[in-house]
Amino acid sequence: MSNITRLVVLGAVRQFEPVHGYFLRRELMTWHVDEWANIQPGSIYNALKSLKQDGYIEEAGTEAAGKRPERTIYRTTPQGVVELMRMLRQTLWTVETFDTKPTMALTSFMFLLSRSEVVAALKFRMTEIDAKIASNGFDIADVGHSTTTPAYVREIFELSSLRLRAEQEWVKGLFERITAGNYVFAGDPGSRVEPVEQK
Amino acid sequence: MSNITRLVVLGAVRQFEPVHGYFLRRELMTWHVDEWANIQPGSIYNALKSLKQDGYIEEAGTEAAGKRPERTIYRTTPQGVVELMRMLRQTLWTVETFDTKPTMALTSFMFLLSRSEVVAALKFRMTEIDAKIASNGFDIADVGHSTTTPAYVREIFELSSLRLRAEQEWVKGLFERITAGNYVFAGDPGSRVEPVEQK
DNA sequence: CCTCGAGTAGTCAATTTTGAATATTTGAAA
DNA sequence: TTTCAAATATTCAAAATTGACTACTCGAGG
Repeated sequence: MSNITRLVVLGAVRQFEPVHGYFLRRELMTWHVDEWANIQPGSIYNALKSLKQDGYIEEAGTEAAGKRPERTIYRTTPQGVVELMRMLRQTLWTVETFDTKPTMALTSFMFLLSRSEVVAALKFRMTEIDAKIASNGFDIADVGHSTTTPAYVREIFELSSLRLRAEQEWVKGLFERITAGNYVFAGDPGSRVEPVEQK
Repeated sequence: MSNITRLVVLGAVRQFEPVHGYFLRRELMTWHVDEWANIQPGSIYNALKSLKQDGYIEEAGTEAAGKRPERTIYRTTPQGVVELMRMLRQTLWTVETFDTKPTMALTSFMFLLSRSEVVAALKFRMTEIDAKIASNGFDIADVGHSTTTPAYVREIFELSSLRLRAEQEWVKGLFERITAGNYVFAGDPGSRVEPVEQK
């Protein structure tokens, strides 16, 4: 499955554990993951099966409320928590030009990391995005000079630039809000989440 | 397969026909469709098979240049052209908040439509995007007042707004360039493409 | 008290996607 | 001349996704 599906489902299990599939399904649907991450209900159950097979989550028995169908309860394993952090970091420290899913997933789960790491990564992202905007500018200039490249390719670069500028503005705003003390991160007083040690 | 894969492959067959799979593969890879549309080489061959099954494209024999492997040549059918125009219009007249693929595909194939239709649709898109930005603004205000919604959900709306603003700016620029006479559309003098009649 | 739509908690077959493998040929360098 | 990496043109098995389907139960309204 796509890494985003894994990340979102594993992150959601972590956030709500012990938790059953149908709860995740409803919760994630209220997050509109079908719109921003292209995750349909069926994919959630599949992700659970696959994460379990990989040993990142495990069954913690089943239960039945009243005479409802049985529900399988899942929780993360220690390896699952490590893997989640790895995926989260990998997303945090990578800037995608076209795909919006990683940034959305990041926003949903960044509080699982420490404030200082998120702040550091956002600084890094600002530099990265600047570089991509600059490289895009040269691409636009090149297309202007080229006699073979179809002219409308310029529009794709143009759109990319504007979109990157938007993300840049957003990262700056988020950076300011976070350094101003907004939101609760792992290890902050009041957080339900302990920061995961780095080796 | 995703509609975007179908749209891009059918559009590419239309643009280059008669054409073989490997040509499309190389051409589309130079368009970086793997990055902006998530289309890997394997998906192109699958799309060709499926489009053929649906009667939107047909085989026009095979050929072998030198002692190279045989290549299957494809071309669109009349139904294929109609279907392509339908998909293209549907994309042109729909604004997606999160998914960037449709707009990218649009940019690649909009010249298959007439200048007047594209201009009309871009006007429509500006209105639509304004509405989405406005609705987003109310969502942000709501999140601020809600006691149950996690605070960081605000960031997702914030990012959406900025991204929509970027797309708005791009649409405006494109609108101006097109009304100023840039680019060649179906039916324009110099176009290789006839406009498709509407019933 | 009966019915009927909505909710519950998934499963499953069909479709799509992925990415590695295949079996060649070509061209360039050593 | 041999050799070897890159290109050619696909195929295919494994994995992922989709969305329709199942087999219930619950609660509200008539």
